[in-house]
Amino acid sequence: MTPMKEDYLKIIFELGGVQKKISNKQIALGLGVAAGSVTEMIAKLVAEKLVIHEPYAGISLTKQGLRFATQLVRKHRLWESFLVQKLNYGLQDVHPEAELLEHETSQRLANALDTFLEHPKYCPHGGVIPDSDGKYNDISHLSLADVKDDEKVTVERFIDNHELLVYLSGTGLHINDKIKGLHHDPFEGPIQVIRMIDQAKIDISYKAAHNIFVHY
Amino acid sequence: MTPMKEDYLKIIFELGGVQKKISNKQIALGLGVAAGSVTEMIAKLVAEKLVIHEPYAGISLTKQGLRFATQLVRKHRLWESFLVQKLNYGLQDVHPEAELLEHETSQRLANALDTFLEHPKYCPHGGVIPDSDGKYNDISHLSLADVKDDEKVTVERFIDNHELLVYLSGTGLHINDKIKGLHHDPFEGPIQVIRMIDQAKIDISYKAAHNIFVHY
DNA sequence: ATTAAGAGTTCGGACTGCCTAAAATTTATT
DNA sequence: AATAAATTTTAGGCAGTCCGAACTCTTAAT
Repeated sequence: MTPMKEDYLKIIFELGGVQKKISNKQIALGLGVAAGSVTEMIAKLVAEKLVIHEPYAGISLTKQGLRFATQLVRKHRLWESFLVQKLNYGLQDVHPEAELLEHETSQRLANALDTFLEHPKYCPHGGVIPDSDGKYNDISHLSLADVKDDEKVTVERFIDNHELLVYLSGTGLHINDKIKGLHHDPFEGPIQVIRMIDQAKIDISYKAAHNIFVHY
Repeated sequence: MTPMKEDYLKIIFELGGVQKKISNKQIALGLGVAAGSVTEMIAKLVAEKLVIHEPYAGISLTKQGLRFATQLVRKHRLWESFLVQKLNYGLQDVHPEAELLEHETSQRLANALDTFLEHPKYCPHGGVIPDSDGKYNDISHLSLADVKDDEKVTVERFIDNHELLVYLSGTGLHINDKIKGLHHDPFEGPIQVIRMIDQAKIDISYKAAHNIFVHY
């Protein structure tokens, strides 16, 4: 296993490669490599029985590939939790560090970190941390953009994207805030919400709202 | 900079490449690579002005190469400290984990870790942790093997070697123990010492004694 | 001083993972 | 259904780092 192979498995997982077949292009875009490189690497992962590849149709994870991928997600999110909780990193700064550390993290280290952090369930931007067996409860996929006016919801998760997190740290919206939809501006304009606890009105851009997940 | 280049710089440093010229063979042995690979990599490091190479004579670090090397040692030892202090690793288990993590550790992360650990001066086996400017006070090179009978010394540092540390954890000898030399068996036999605090008699093998450093 | 051993260097070859360009296949449009 | 567009695969190359073998240089021993 190499860091790049791990990255391929992880992105296939993140693109939904557990059920769906993922396209070559999605992977190439996600990793920033050429399409030819993807085909080549996928062939290696097929040989290791980590993915299934139907030429021209798509790629998906085997059970074994899924195991690797969830462990990687676990390591990534444990490191993010560590960086925020213990080293006082800002939400928006943890991703690149975790991206590197996850590849050099043994099972033992992951478990020790998990214990040290007292078995966190969620990473700092709300993603579920799989347990050491790779189990995890999937989460809502209700985006803030789909919340109707006057509905009350709780902020659950942000997509782990630097620009988004920087933007959100400006708005003051946080994970676990209870909010109420107030108003959708037309033409992909901002969405206004009100935070229940302090009645603060917060504007969220249309695009950001699609990357914020909530639950009732 | 790649992990392997970093490993080359670090081992040159550890073999004493700040003053002395280090031989190709020492590096090859230390890293477990072929002699030819060393010559080749050294040529690259020369091109980057990180080492000086006099063909057939030896290799030493430039000022720049030394900076890289000390930062690497700093990261390595900070991780070792973290693993022992926070994650309850045993002394003998930290080296391989730190070996991997050090290469994926940004300056910022090293500093955050240093703060979190409250600026430790020494790593778990007694090595000095260089500060963020790469400064560090060099340590004694008086090995336990050279201590005369009846001299009282303090255990300062163990060489960071798995087998040695496993062996030592069996003997019960620890960093900062104050001990007195008792008896040198002839023919490279064990060295007996007595721990002042509890008068425990401890036998240390001849070879191990050469890898334990003490000060008065 | 010569020679043999040891150490260092050079060279050709391998492997990984990337790229670009060309060819093949699928999908979409007319 | 035919063609155009998009996607995927194939093929040939490049860079990094490794190896082993052959050659060169230094050192130690005769």
